[in-house]
Amino acid sequence: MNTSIFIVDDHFMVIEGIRTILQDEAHIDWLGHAMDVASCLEFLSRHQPHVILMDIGLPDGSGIDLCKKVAKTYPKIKILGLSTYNQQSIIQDMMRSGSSGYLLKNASKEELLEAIEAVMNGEEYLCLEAAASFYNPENSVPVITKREKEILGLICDGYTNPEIADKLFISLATANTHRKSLLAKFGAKNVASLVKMAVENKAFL
Amino acid sequence: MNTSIFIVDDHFMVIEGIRTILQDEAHIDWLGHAMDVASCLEFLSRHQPHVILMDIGLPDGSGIDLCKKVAKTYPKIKILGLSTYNQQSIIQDMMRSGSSGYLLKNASKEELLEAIEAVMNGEEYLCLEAAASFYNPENSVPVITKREKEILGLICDGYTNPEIADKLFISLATANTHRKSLLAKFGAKNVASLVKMAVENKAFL
DNA sequence: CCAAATATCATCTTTTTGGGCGATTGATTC
DNA sequence: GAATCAATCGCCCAAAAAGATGATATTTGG
Repeated sequence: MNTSIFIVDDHFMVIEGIRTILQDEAHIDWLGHAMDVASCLEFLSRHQPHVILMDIGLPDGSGIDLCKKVAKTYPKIKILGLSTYNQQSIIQDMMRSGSSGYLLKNASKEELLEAIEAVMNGEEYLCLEAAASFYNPENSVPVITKREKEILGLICDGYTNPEIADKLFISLATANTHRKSLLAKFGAKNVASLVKMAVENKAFL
Repeated sequence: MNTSIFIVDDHFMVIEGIRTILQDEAHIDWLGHAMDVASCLEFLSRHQPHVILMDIGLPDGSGIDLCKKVAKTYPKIKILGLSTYNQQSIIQDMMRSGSSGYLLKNASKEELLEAIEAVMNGEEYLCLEAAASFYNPENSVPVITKREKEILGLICDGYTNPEIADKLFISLATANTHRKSLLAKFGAKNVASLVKMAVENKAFL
């Protein structure tokens, strides 16, 4: 049986590229594309492809959320994350949100076809580079609690301890404790390096 | 006369996409592609296209440097920056480094053709979104001096004032002055927000 | 050449951070 | 029911950052 494919990506050039790559493949049917979350969901209400190639950064929402929604509503559809970002935290989020694989946009034709085949067989697939970065402790993001994530966001936005305490109705000591455990978990010596790591890994979203 | 095009981009899918888009155009000759700085320069030593579509993030160096080099060695070649990043500072750097235009990867076919035509006519071209972000004060990055850029990099890496003073053989007072003018120029109230802005805009590269 | 910008240094005060250490409560998990 | 973890609060203290102000070389651009 043929595999039907749908793609959600706001980059016209990438859509054209993938279409060109896939049109030579006899066993793959190209169902079309969407360039935002809304039209993707609209399409899915009418047709269900076997596989969706899904970009992370869409204009009207994140691919992570779309991924969750699709995985819940159409559990049979296999989702392949697609992004230029080779960041452990994002890959992790995608895989946890129900995607079955992750491809970088510099993936080769072989990787693309391999990924599609893998997820159709019920396997998980990470492209080479993503897998490498995934297991590279360099890119690893520590596990932080919900509260810590919240406070990390405030720190990144320039809030000081007293301001955080005020905003969250907690004592200065507590705000400080959270800040300290963030520093410890990230292995950062001060807020500067903490914020850099957080922003680079989008750890506070 | 036909316009010859060469593309430098490490994303296979984007190359395929652009090739597909351009192959219908009778007045455009596709000369080929390179996926890194080295093979781009190697190609240029043999053939000179009219226009180069140039990605910013290459595996073996930045598009900014490549742009400078090409603009200097082959001043006749028109360069069109090409990136997913819609960041004022990057666009600025590219334009200053000798590129004649800037396109985002979600540009439409029309924008791509328009851009090529524009630079061939000796005009400059910014795609809609890039132009919008360019004139949006939200994304504006202050002008900082070379020394300040250097110190900003150190701050982002977690260096404290005493450490910076030590490393750069300047007094603590001077390091502090630079830090303060960075805070002032960025309109940041503390290092946390400064680092966030700097990292998001890659202002210290 | 001269003015402006840059880079340098200084002193002073208050606020914030960061390191160390301990402790209670409530929820979850085993 | 014990153990673990999350979230909360406390104190001490030294280091660093941030705010204010002023000053002097050196470089750069018009």
